[in-house]
Amino acid sequence: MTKQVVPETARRRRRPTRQGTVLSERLIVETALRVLREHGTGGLTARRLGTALGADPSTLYRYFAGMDDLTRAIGDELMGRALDNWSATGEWTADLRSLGLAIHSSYLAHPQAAALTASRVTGRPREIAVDETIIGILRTAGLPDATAIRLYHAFIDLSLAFAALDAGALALAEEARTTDEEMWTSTYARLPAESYPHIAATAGLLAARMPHSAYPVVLDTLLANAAAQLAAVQAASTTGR
Amino acid sequence: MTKQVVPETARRRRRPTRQGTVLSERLIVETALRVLREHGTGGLTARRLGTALGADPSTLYRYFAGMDDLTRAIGDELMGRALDNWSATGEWTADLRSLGLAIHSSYLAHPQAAALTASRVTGRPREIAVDETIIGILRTAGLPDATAIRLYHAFIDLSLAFAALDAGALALAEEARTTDEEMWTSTYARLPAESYPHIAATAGLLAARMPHSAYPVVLDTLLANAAAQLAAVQAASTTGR
DNA sequence: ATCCTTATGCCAACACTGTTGACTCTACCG
DNA sequence: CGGTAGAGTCAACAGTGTTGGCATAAGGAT
Repeated sequence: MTKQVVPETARRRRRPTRQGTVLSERLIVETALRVLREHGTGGLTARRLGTALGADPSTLYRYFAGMDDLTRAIGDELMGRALDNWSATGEWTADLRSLGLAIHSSYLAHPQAAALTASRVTGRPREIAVDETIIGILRTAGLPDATAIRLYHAFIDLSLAFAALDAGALALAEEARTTDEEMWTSTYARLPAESYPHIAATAGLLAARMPHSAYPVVLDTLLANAAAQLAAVQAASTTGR
Repeated sequence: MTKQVVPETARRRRRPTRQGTVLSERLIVETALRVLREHGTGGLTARRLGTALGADPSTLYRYFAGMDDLTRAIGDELMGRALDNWSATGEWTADLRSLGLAIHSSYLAHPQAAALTASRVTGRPREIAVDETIIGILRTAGLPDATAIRLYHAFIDLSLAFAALDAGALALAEEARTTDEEMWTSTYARLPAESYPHIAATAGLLAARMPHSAYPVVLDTLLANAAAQLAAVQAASTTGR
Protein backbone atom coordinates (compact mmCIF):
# COMPACT_ATOMS: atom_id res chain seq x y z
CA MET A 1 0.00 0.00 0.00
CA THR A 2 1.53 3.25 -1.13
CA LYS A 3 -0.99 5.35 0.77
CA GLN A 4 -0.48 6.02 4.39
CA VAL A 5 -2.55 8.00 6.81
CA VAL A 6 -0.40 10.73 8.29
CA PRO A 7 -1.29 11.74 11.85
CA GLU A 8 -2.61 15.27 11.95
CA THR A 9 0.25 16.55 14.11
CA ALA A 10 2.90 15.22 11.72
CA ARG A 11 1.35 16.82 8.68
CA ARG A 12 3.92 19.17 7.17
CA ARG A 13 2.78 20.41 3.79
CA ARG A 14 -0.64 21.79 3.19
CA ARG A 15 -1.25 21.92 -0.47
CA PRO A 16 -4.49 23.60 -1.46
CA THR A 17 -6.99 21.63 -3.42
CA ARG A 18 -7.64 22.33 -7.09
CA GLN A 19 -10.65 24.30 -5.97
CA GLY A 20 -8.59 26.15 -3.41
CA THR A 21 -9.60 24.72 -0.03
CA VAL A 22 -6.91 23.76 2.43
CA LEU A 23 -7.84 20.49 4.08
CA SER A 24 -7.45 19.39 7.66
CA GLU A 25 -8.88 16.65 9.84
CA ARG A 26 -10.98 19.22 11.58
CA LEU A 27 -12.40 20.70 8.39
CA ILE A 28 -13.23 17.26 7.07
CA VAL A 29 -15.06 16.21 10.21
CA GLU A 30 -17.03 19.43 10.35
CA THR A 31 -17.96 19.19 6.69
CA ALA A 32 -18.99 15.59 7.25
CA LEU A 33 -21.33 16.73 10.02
CA ARG A 34 -22.89 19.24 7.62
CA VAL A 35 -23.24 16.67 4.86
CA LEU A 36 -24.87 14.26 7.28
CA ARG A 37 -27.35 16.87 8.44
CA GLU A 38 -28.25 17.77 4.87
CA HIS A 39 -28.32 14.34 3.28
CA GLY A 40 -29.28 12.04 6.13
CA THR A 41 -27.76 9.00 7.79
CA GLY A 42 -26.92 7.23 4.56
CA GLY A 43 -25.90 10.38 2.74
CA LEU A 44 -22.29 10.50 3.86
CA THR A 45 -20.37 9.13 0.90
CA ALA A 46 -16.77 9.67 -0.08
CA ARG A 47 -17.80 11.31 -3.32
CA ARG A 48 -20.33 13.63 -1.75
CA LEU A 49 -17.95 14.62 1.03
CA GLY A 50 -15.28 15.22 -1.59
CA THR A 51 -17.50 17.58 -3.56
CA ALA A 52 -18.58 19.37 -0.38
CA LEU A 53 -14.93 19.92 0.46
CA GLY A 54 -13.93 20.81 -3.07
CA ALA A 55 -11.55 17.90 -3.28
CA ASP A 56 -11.22 14.52 -4.91
CA PRO A 57 -12.83 11.71 -2.90
CA SER A 58 -9.62 9.78 -2.79
CA THR A 59 -7.93 12.62 -0.93
CA LEU A 60 -9.89 11.60 2.16
CA TYR A 61 -7.74 8.52 2.36
CA ARG A 62 -4.78 10.72 3.12
CA TYR A 63 -6.52 11.73 6.33
CA PHE A 64 -8.52 8.68 7.36
CA ALA A 65 -7.92 4.99 6.83
CA GLY A 66 -11.43 4.66 5.39
CA MET A 67 -14.98 5.80 5.85
CA ASP A 68 -15.12 3.73 9.02
CA ASP A 69 -12.20 5.59 10.52
CA LEU A 70 -13.82 8.88 9.59
CA THR A 71 -17.02 7.75 11.29
CA ARG A 72 -15.15 7.12 14.53
CA ALA A 73 -13.57 10.56 14.31
CA ILE A 74 -17.03 12.09 13.98
CA GLY A 75 -18.17 10.23 17.07
CA ASP A 76 -15.19 11.46 19.01
CA GLU A 77 -15.94 15.01 17.92
CA LEU A 78 -19.45 14.76 19.37
CA MET A 79 -18.04 13.37 22.59
CA GLY A 80 -15.56 16.23 22.77
CA ARG A 81 -18.27 18.83 22.27
CA ALA A 82 -20.23 17.28 25.12
CA LEU A 83 -17.29 17.68 27.46
CA ASP A 84 -16.67 21.24 26.27
CA ASN A 85 -20.24 22.22 27.09
CA TRP A 86 -20.00 20.84 30.59
CA SER A 87 -18.44 22.12 33.79
CA ALA A 88 -18.21 20.62 37.25
CA THR A 89 -19.87 22.13 40.29
CA GLY A 90 -18.52 19.72 42.89
CA GLU A 91 -21.88 18.20 43.77
CA TRP A 92 -21.28 14.76 42.33
CA THR A 93 -24.79 13.55 41.47
CA ALA A 94 -25.64 16.89 39.88
CA ASP A 95 -22.38 16.77 37.92
CA LEU A 96 -23.05 13.28 36.64
CA ARG A 97 -26.56 14.24 35.72
CA SER A 98 -25.49 17.30 33.75
CA LEU A 99 -22.65 15.38 32.10
CA GLY A 100 -25.03 12.64 31.03
CA LEU A 101 -27.46 15.18 29.63
CA ALA A 102 -24.59 17.00 27.90
CA ILE A 103 -23.54 13.80 26.16
CA HIS A 104 -27.09 12.98 25.22
CA SER A 105 -27.86 16.38 23.79
CA SER A 106 -24.51 16.67 22.05
CA TYR A 107 -25.39 13.56 20.11
CA LEU A 108 -28.97 14.60 19.52
CA ALA A 109 -27.74 17.91 18.11
CA HIS A 110 -26.47 15.86 15.17
CA PRO A 111 -28.92 12.98 14.96
CA GLN A 112 -27.73 11.63 11.63
CA ALA A 113 -24.13 11.60 12.77
CA ALA A 114 -25.04 10.18 16.15
CA ALA A 115 -27.11 7.36 14.69
CA LEU A 116 -24.03 6.36 12.75
CA THR A 117 -21.51 6.50 15.57
CA ALA A 118 -23.09 6.43 19.02
CA SER A 119 -23.28 2.68 19.37
CA ARG A 120 -19.56 2.29 18.82
CA VAL A 121 -16.73 2.61 21.28
CA THR A 122 -14.16 4.68 19.45
CA GLY A 123 -11.23 4.43 21.82
CA ARG A 124 -10.23 7.90 20.70
CA PRO A 125 -8.77 10.61 22.95
CA ARG A 126 -11.83 12.70 23.75
CA GLU A 127 -13.91 9.64 24.57
CA ILE A 128 -11.18 8.53 26.96
CA ALA A 129 -11.25 11.99 28.54
CA VAL A 130 -14.95 11.58 29.27
CA ASP A 131 -14.33 8.17 30.84
CA GLU A 132 -11.61 9.58 33.06
CA THR A 133 -13.93 12.38 34.14
CA ILE A 134 -16.79 10.07 35.09
CA ILE A 135 -14.63 7.65 37.05
CA GLY A 136 -13.00 10.61 38.74
CA ILE A 137 -16.33 12.01 39.89
CA LEU A 138 -17.42 8.68 41.34
CA ARG A 139 -14.17 7.96 43.14
CA THR A 140 -13.83 11.49 44.47
CA ALA A 141 -17.36 11.22 45.83
CA GLY A 142 -16.09 8.47 48.09
CA LEU A 143 -17.35 5.35 46.40
CA PRO A 144 -15.14 2.26 46.65
CA ASP A 145 -13.45 1.39 43.38
CA ALA A 146 -15.53 -1.69 42.63
CA THR A 147 -18.79 0.21 43.08
CA ALA A 148 -17.47 3.20 41.17
CA ILE A 149 -16.57 1.07 38.19
CA ARG A 150 -19.91 -0.71 38.24
CA LEU A 151 -21.69 2.64 38.24
CA TYR A 152 -19.38 4.11 35.61
CA HIS A 153 -20.11 1.17 33.37
CA ALA A 154 -23.85 1.52 33.80
CA PHE A 155 -23.66 5.29 33.33
CA ILE A 156 -21.63 5.42 30.14
CA ASP A 157 -23.34 2.51 28.42
CA LEU A 158 -26.73 3.85 29.38
CA SER A 159 -25.90 7.27 28.01
CA LEU A 160 -24.43 5.99 24.75
CA ALA A 161 -27.18 3.46 24.24
CA PHE A 162 -29.89 6.08 24.64
CA ALA A 163 -27.98 8.57 22.53
CA ALA A 164 -27.92 6.02 19.71
CA LEU A 165 -31.54 5.01 20.12
CA ASP A 166 -32.95 8.52 20.38
CA ALA A 167 -30.72 9.86 17.63
CA GLY A 168 -31.79 7.03 15.35
CA ALA A 169 -35.44 7.79 15.93
CA LEU A 170 -34.86 11.50 15.43
CA ALA A 171 -32.86 11.03 12.25
CA LEU A 172 -35.45 8.68 10.84
CA ALA A 173 -38.23 11.11 11.68
CA GLU A 174 -36.41 14.01 10.04
CA GLU A 175 -35.73 12.04 6.91
CA ALA A 176 -39.26 10.74 6.62
CA ARG A 177 -40.66 14.15 7.58
CA THR A 178 -42.95 12.41 10.02
CA THR A 179 -42.89 12.85 13.76
CA ASP A 180 -42.90 10.00 16.21
CA GLU A 181 -46.07 11.43 17.62
CA GLU A 182 -47.84 10.85 14.32
CA MET A 183 -46.58 7.29 14.32
CA TRP A 184 -47.94 6.66 17.78
CA THR A 185 -51.25 8.30 17.11
CA SER A 186 -51.70 6.70 13.70
CA THR A 187 -50.45 3.15 14.17
CA TYR A 188 -50.85 2.37 17.83
CA ALA A 189 -54.00 4.34 18.55
CA ARG A 190 -55.87 2.40 15.87
CA LEU A 191 -55.22 -1.07 17.21
CA PRO A 192 -58.40 -2.99 18.01
CA ALA A 193 -59.26 -2.92 21.70
CA GLU A 194 -60.20 -6.61 21.72
CA SER A 195 -56.72 -7.82 20.78
CA TYR A 196 -54.75 -5.03 22.44
CA PRO A 197 -56.80 -3.84 25.40
CA HIS A 198 -53.91 -2.28 27.32
CA ILE A 199 -52.52 -0.31 24.39
CA ALA A 200 -56.01 0.84 23.47
CA ALA A 201 -56.73 1.93 27.03
CA THR A 202 -53.58 4.04 27.21
CA ALA A 203 -53.31 5.27 23.63
CA GLY A 204 -53.50 8.92 24.61
CA LEU A 205 -50.82 8.60 27.25
CA LEU A 206 -48.61 6.67 24.82
CA ALA A 207 -48.90 9.30 22.11
CA ALA A 208 -47.98 11.96 24.65
CA ARG A 209 -45.06 10.11 26.23
CA MET A 210 -43.37 8.12 23.50
CA PRO A 211 -42.07 11.00 21.36
CA HIS A 212 -39.87 12.10 24.25
CA SER A 213 -36.72 10.41 25.43
CA ALA A 214 -36.84 8.03 28.38
CA TYR A 215 -33.20 8.81 29.12
CA PRO A 216 -33.72 11.43 31.85
CA VAL A 217 -36.08 9.12 33.76
CA VAL A 218 -33.69 6.18 33.65
CA LEU A 219 -30.65 8.35 34.38
CA ASP A 220 -32.31 9.76 37.48
CA THR A 221 -33.20 6.33 38.85
CA LEU A 222 -29.61 5.24 38.31
CA LEU A 223 -28.22 8.31 40.07
CA ALA A 224 -30.66 7.95 42.98
CA ASN A 225 -29.51 4.36 43.31
CA ALA A 226 -25.89 5.52 43.25
CA ALA A 227 -26.54 8.06 45.99
CA ALA A 228 -28.15 5.34 48.09
CA GLN A 229 -25.10 3.13 47.62
CA LEU A 230 -22.79 5.91 48.78
CA ALA A 231 -24.97 6.53 51.84
CA ALA A 232 -24.85 2.82 52.66
CA VAL A 233 -21.06 2.74 52.36
CA GLN A 234 -20.63 5.78 54.57
CA ALA A 235 -23.06 4.46 57.19
CA ALA A 236 -21.15 1.20 57.32
CA SER A 237 -17.79 2.93 57.72
CA THR A 238 -19.17 5.15 60.49
CA THR A 239 -20.63 2.17 62.33
CA GLY A 240 -17.48 0.13 61.99
CA ARG A 241 -15.24 2.93 63.25
CA MET B 1 -44.35 0.70 -10.63
CA THR B 2 -45.22 -2.73 -11.92
CA LYS B 3 -43.87 -4.48 -8.86
CA GLN B 4 -45.96 -4.76 -5.78
CA VAL B 5 -45.28 -6.41 -2.49
CA VAL B 6 -47.95 -8.97 -1.81
CA PRO B 7 -48.77 -9.56 1.86
CA GLU B 8 -47.77 -13.04 2.94
CA THR B 9 -51.31 -14.10 3.74
CA ALA B 10 -52.59 -13.11 0.30
CA ARG B 11 -49.93 -15.06 -1.53
CA ARG B 12 -51.63 -17.68 -3.67
CA ARG B 13 -49.16 -19.17 -6.09
CA ARG B 14 -45.88 -20.56 -4.94
CA ARG B 15 -43.73 -21.04 -7.94
CA PRO B 16 -40.44 -22.77 -7.20
CA THR B 17 -37.25 -21.00 -8.03
CA ARG B 18 -35.05 -22.13 -10.89
CA GLN B 19 -32.91 -23.93 -8.32
CA GLY B 20 -35.96 -25.51 -6.76
CA THR B 21 -36.50 -23.63 -3.51
CA VAL B 22 -39.98 -22.45 -2.64
CA LEU B 23 -39.76 -18.98 -1.16
CA SER B 24 -41.66 -17.48 1.74
CA GLU B 25 -41.25 -14.49 4.01
CA ARG B 26 -40.24 -16.83 6.78
CA LEU B 27 -37.60 -18.64 4.73
CA ILE B 28 -36.13 -15.35 3.55
CA VAL B 29 -35.88 -13.93 7.05
CA GLU B 30 -34.28 -17.10 8.41
CA THR B 31 -31.81 -17.24 5.56
CA ALA B 32 -31.02 -13.59 6.13
CA LEU B 33 -30.22 -14.38 9.76
CA ARG B 34 -27.84 -17.11 8.61
CA VAL B 35 -26.18 -14.86 6.05
CA LEU B 36 -25.73 -12.16 8.68
CA ARG B 37 -24.14 -14.59 11.11
CA GLU B 38 -21.76 -15.87 8.44
CA HIS B 39 -20.86 -12.64 6.69
CA GLY B 40 -21.22 -10.02 9.39
CA THR B 41 -23.21 -6.84 9.83
CA GLY B 42 -22.42 -5.47 6.42
CA GLY B 43 -22.64 -8.82 4.70
CA LEU B 44 -26.36 -8.87 4.05
CA THR B 45 -26.68 -7.88 0.42
CA ALA B 46 -29.49 -8.57 -1.99
CA ARG B 47 -27.19 -10.55 -4.25
CA ARG B 48 -25.71 -12.65 -1.48
CA LEU B 49 -29.10 -13.36 0.05
CA GLY B 50 -30.35 -14.28 -3.40
CA THR B 51 -27.58 -16.81 -3.90
CA ALA B 52 -28.09 -18.21 -0.41
CA LEU B 53 -31.76 -18.72 -1.24
CA GLY B 54 -31.11 -20.02 -4.74
CA ALA B 55 -33.06 -17.17 -6.27
CA ASP B 56 -32.49 -14.00 -8.23
CA PRO B 57 -31.83 -10.96 -6.04
CA SER B 58 -34.68 -9.06 -7.60
CA THR B 59 -37.12 -11.71 -6.44
CA LEU B 60 -36.72 -10.35 -2.93
CA TYR B 61 -38.62 -7.29 -4.01
CA ARG B 62 -41.71 -9.43 -4.45
CA TYR B 63 -41.61 -10.06 -0.71
CA PHE B 64 -40.18 -6.90 0.76
CA ALA B 65 -40.35 -3.29 -0.37
CA GLY B 66 -36.56 -3.07 -0.10
CA MET B 67 -33.61 -4.09 2.03
CA ASP B 68 -34.84 -1.69 4.67
CA ASP B 69 -38.18 -3.41 4.88
CA LEU B 70 -36.44 -6.76 5.14
CA THR B 71 -34.32 -5.39 7.96
CA ARG B 72 -37.43 -4.46 9.91
CA ALA B 73 -38.86 -7.92 9.38
CA ILE B 74 -35.67 -9.40 10.81
CA GLY B 75 -36.01 -7.21 13.86
CA ASP B 76 -39.58 -8.31 14.35
CA GLU B 77 -38.53 -11.93 14.11
CA LEU B 78 -36.04 -11.44 16.96
CA MET B 79 -38.73 -9.73 19.02
CA GLY B 80 -41.10 -12.62 18.36
CA ARG B 81 -38.53 -15.17 19.43
CA ALA B 82 -38.04 -13.28 22.67
CA LEU B 83 -41.74 -13.49 23.44
CA ASP B 84 -41.85 -17.19 22.51
CA ASN B 85 -39.07 -17.97 24.96
CA TRP B 86 -40.84 -16.23 27.79
CA SER B 87 -43.71 -17.18 30.05
CA ALA B 88 -45.45 -15.30 32.81
CA THR B 89 -45.41 -16.41 36.44
CA GLY B 90 -47.73 -13.76 37.85
CA GLU B 91 -45.11 -12.04 39.97
CA TRP B 92 -44.87 -8.81 38.01
CA THR B 93 -41.33 -7.61 38.74
CA ALA B 94 -39.96 -11.09 38.11
CA ASP B 95 -41.95 -11.27 34.89
CA LEU B 96 -40.68 -7.94 33.66
CA ARG B 97 -37.17 -8.91 34.54
CA SER B 98 -37.31 -12.19 32.68
CA LEU B 99 -39.01 -10.55 29.71
CA GLY B 100 -36.32 -7.89 29.53
CA LEU B 101 -33.60 -10.51 29.70
CA ALA B 102 -35.41 -12.59 27.05
CA ILE B 103 -35.47 -9.62 24.68
CA HIS B 104 -31.84 -8.82 25.39
CA SER B 105 -30.63 -12.36 24.85
CA SER B 106 -32.82 -12.93 21.83
CA TYR B 107 -31.06 -10.02 20.16
CA LEU B 108 -27.63 -11.04 21.39
CA ALA B 109 -28.18 -14.51 19.94
CA HIS B 110 -27.91 -12.83 16.54
CA PRO B 111 -25.55 -9.94 17.18
CA GLN B 112 -25.07 -9.00 13.53
CA ALA B 113 -28.79 -8.92 12.89
CA ALA B 114 -29.47 -7.11 16.14
CA ALA B 115 -26.87 -4.44 15.48
CA LEU B 116 -28.70 -3.73 12.25
CA THR B 117 -32.22 -3.62 13.62
CA ALA B 118 -32.38 -3.14 17.39
CA SER B 119 -32.27 0.64 17.36
CA ARG B 120 -35.33 0.89 15.15
CA VAL B 121 -38.96 0.75 16.06
CA THR B 122 -40.47 -1.60 13.51
CA GLY B 123 -44.16 -1.13 14.24
CA ARG B 124 -44.65 -4.72 13.15
CA PRO B 125 -47.05 -7.19 14.78
CA ARG B 126 -44.75 -9.10 17.10
CA GLU B 127 -43.20 -5.93 18.43
CA ILE B 128 -46.67 -4.62 19.17
CA ALA B 129 -47.44 -7.88 20.98
CA VAL B 130 -44.46 -7.30 23.26
CA ASP B 131 -45.62 -3.75 23.97
CA GLU B 132 -49.10 -4.97 24.86
CA THR B 133 -47.60 -7.57 27.18
CA ILE B 134 -45.44 -5.08 29.05
CA ILE B 135 -48.17 -2.52 29.52
CA GLY B 136 -50.49 -5.32 30.61
CA ILE B 137 -48.10 -6.49 33.31
CA LEU B 138 -47.70 -2.98 34.70
CA ARG B 139 -51.39 -2.15 34.72
CA THR B 140 -52.40 -5.52 36.15
CA ALA B 141 -49.87 -5.01 38.92
CA GLY B 142 -51.96 -2.05 40.02
CA LEU B 143 -49.99 0.91 38.77
CA PRO B 144 -51.96 3.92 37.61
CA ASP B 145 -51.95 4.38 33.85
CA ALA B 146 -49.68 7.41 33.79
CA THR B 147 -47.05 5.66 35.90
CA ALA B 148 -47.43 2.43 33.96
CA ILE B 149 -46.80 4.19 30.65
CA ARG B 150 -43.80 6.06 32.03
CA LEU B 151 -42.31 2.77 33.23
CA TYR B 152 -43.22 0.96 30.01
CA HIS B 153 -41.44 3.64 28.03
CA ALA B 154 -38.34 3.44 30.18
CA PHE B 155 -38.40 -0.36 30.11
CA ILE B 156 -38.74 -0.91 26.38
CA ASP B 157 -36.36 1.84 25.30
CA LEU B 158 -33.82 0.71 27.85
CA SER B 159 -34.02 -2.87 26.65
CA LEU B 160 -33.81 -2.01 22.97
CA ALA B 161 -31.05 0.51 23.48
CA PHE B 162 -28.91 -1.97 25.37
CA ALA B 163 -29.70 -4.73 22.92
CA ALA B 164 -28.41 -2.52 20.12
CA LEU B 165 -25.34 -1.37 22.02
CA ASP B 166 -24.31 -4.79 23.28
CA ALA B 167 -25.07 -6.49 19.98
CA GLY B 168 -23.00 -3.91 18.15
CA ALA B 169 -20.03 -4.52 20.40
CA LEU B 170 -20.43 -8.26 20.11
CA ALA B 171 -20.77 -8.20 16.33
CA LEU B 172 -17.73 -5.97 16.00
CA ALA B 173 -15.73 -8.22 18.28
CA GLU B 174 -16.69 -11.34 16.35
CA GLU B 175 -15.80 -9.75 13.04
CA ALA B 176 -12.48 -8.42 14.25
CA ARG B 177 -11.77 -11.65 16.14
CA THR B 178 -10.78 -9.59 19.13
CA THR B 179 -12.56 -9.58 22.46
CA ASP B 180 -13.58 -6.46 24.30
CA GLU B 181 -11.47 -7.65 27.16
CA GLU B 182 -8.36 -7.39 25.01
CA MET B 183 -9.36 -3.89 24.04
CA TRP B 184 -9.72 -2.83 27.64
CA THR B 185 -6.51 -4.46 28.73
CA SER B 186 -4.53 -3.23 25.76
CA THR B 187 -5.73 0.32 25.20
CA TYR B 188 -7.04 1.53 28.53
CA ALA B 189 -4.63 -0.26 30.82
CA ARG B 190 -1.68 1.40 29.10
CA LEU B 191 -2.76 4.99 29.56
CA PRO B 192 -0.26 7.08 31.52
CA ALA B 193 -1.19 7.43 35.18
CA GLU B 194 -0.28 11.12 35.21
CA SER B 195 -2.88 12.13 32.63
CA TYR B 196 -5.48 9.50 33.51
CA PRO B 197 -5.06 8.71 37.18
CA HIS B 198 -8.54 7.32 37.74
CA ILE B 199 -8.48 4.99 34.75
CA ALA B 200 -5.01 3.83 35.67
CA ALA B 201 -6.02 3.17 39.26
CA THR B 202 -8.95 1.01 38.22
CA ALA B 203 -7.59 -0.63 35.09
CA GLY B 204 -7.96 -4.13 36.46
CA LEU B 205 -11.56 -3.59 37.52
CA LEU B 206 -12.36 -2.01 34.15
CA ALA B 207 -10.95 -4.93 32.20
CA ALA B 208 -13.00 -7.31 34.33
CA ARG B 209 -16.26 -5.38 34.19
CA MET B 210 -16.47 -3.77 30.76
CA PRO B 211 -16.70 -6.91 28.62
CA HIS B 212 -20.01 -7.74 30.30
CA SER B 213 -23.29 -6.00 29.71
CA ALA B 214 -24.48 -3.30 32.08
CA TYR B 215 -28.07 -4.09 31.16
CA PRO B 216 -28.94 -6.35 34.11
CA VAL B 217 -27.64 -3.78 36.60
CA VAL B 218 -29.64 -0.94 35.08
CA LEU B 219 -32.73 -3.09 34.59
CA ASP B 220 -32.71 -4.08 38.24
CA THR B 221 -32.46 -0.52 39.46
CA LEU B 222 -35.37 0.42 37.22
CA LEU B 223 -37.49 -2.45 38.49
CA ALA B 224 -36.64 -1.70 42.12
CA ASN B 225 -37.73 1.86 41.48
CA ALA B 226 -40.95 0.60 39.90
CA ALA B 227 -41.71 -1.58 42.91
CA ALA B 228 -41.14 1.40 45.19
CA GLN B 229 -43.59 3.45 43.14
CA LEU B 230 -46.25 0.76 43.41
CA ALA B 231 -45.74 0.55 47.16
CA ALA B 232 -46.12 4.32 47.42
CA VAL B 233 -49.33 4.26 45.41
CA GLN B 234 -50.80 1.47 47.53
CA ALA B 235 -49.82 3.15 50.77
CA ALA B 236 -51.49 6.36 49.65
CA SER B 237 -54.68 4.57 48.67
CA THR B 238 -54.80 2.71 52.01
CA THR B 239 -54.27 5.93 53.96
CA GLY B 240 -56.81 7.82 51.94
CA ARG B 241 -59.48 5.11 52.34
C1' DA C 1 -58.79 -32.18 -19.02
C1' DT C 2 -57.81 -27.93 -21.03
C1' DC C 3 -57.50 -22.93 -21.29
C1' DC C 4 -56.36 -18.20 -19.50
C1' DT C 5 -54.83 -14.99 -16.46
C1' DT C 6 -51.65 -13.20 -13.88
C1' DA C 7 -48.58 -13.75 -9.98
C1' DT C 8 -43.96 -14.93 -9.65
C1' DG C 9 -39.27 -15.52 -10.82
C1' DC C 10 -35.49 -14.08 -14.01
C1' DC C 11 -32.62 -10.97 -16.73
C1' DA C 12 -30.14 -6.89 -18.01
C1' DA C 13 -29.25 -2.45 -16.95
C1' DC C 14 -28.71 1.91 -14.16
C1' DA C 15 -26.56 4.94 -11.14
C1' DC C 16 -24.39 4.56 -7.32
C1' DT C 17 -20.75 2.99 -3.55
C1' DG C 18 -15.67 2.39 -1.15
C1' DT C 19 -11.13 1.81 -2.31
C1' DT C 20 -6.55 1.63 -4.69
C1' DG C 21 -2.31 2.23 -7.78
C1' DA C 22 -0.17 5.24 -10.63
C1' DC C 23 0.20 9.91 -11.83
C1' DT C 24 1.20 14.98 -11.42
C1' DC C 25 2.58 19.02 -9.27
C1' DT C 26 3.90 22.09 -5.75
C1' DA C 27 5.33 23.38 -0.81
C1' DC C 28 8.96 23.17 1.78
C1' DC C 29 13.89 21.80 3.48
C1' DG C 30 18.50 22.39 2.76
C1' DC D 1 17.11 28.22 -5.87
C1' DG D 2 16.73 22.85 -6.59
C1' DG D 3 15.25 18.41 -5.36
C1' DT D 4 12.30 15.62 -3.06
C1' DA D 5 8.55 13.59 -1.20
C1' DG D 6 4.02 14.19 0.13
C1' DA D 7 -0.64 16.05 -1.02
C1' DG D 8 -4.14 16.08 -4.42
C1' DT D 9 -5.94 13.90 -8.83
C1' DC D 10 -7.36 10.49 -12.08
C1' DA D 11 -9.21 6.32 -13.83
C1' DA D 12 -10.51 1.96 -12.82
C1' DC D 13 -12.40 -2.11 -10.18
C1' DA D 14 -15.61 -4.87 -8.00
C1' DG D 15 -19.40 -4.41 -5.61
C1' DT D 16 -24.15 -2.29 -4.10
C1' DG D 17 -29.74 -1.45 -4.23
C1' DT D 18 -33.21 -1.14 -7.33
C1' DT D 19 -36.31 -1.31 -11.54
C1' DG D 20 -38.75 -2.27 -16.13
C1' DG D 21 -39.63 -5.77 -19.20
C1' DC D 22 -40.15 -10.45 -20.09
C1' DA D 23 -40.99 -15.55 -19.78
C1' DT D 24 -43.41 -19.09 -17.46
C1' DA D 25 -46.07 -22.02 -14.89
C1' DA D 26 -49.73 -22.23 -10.94
C1' DG D 27 -54.28 -22.57 -10.08
C1' DG D 28 -59.07 -21.04 -10.87
C1' DA D 29 -62.56 -21.42 -14.43
C1' DT D 30 -64.66 -23.91 -17.78
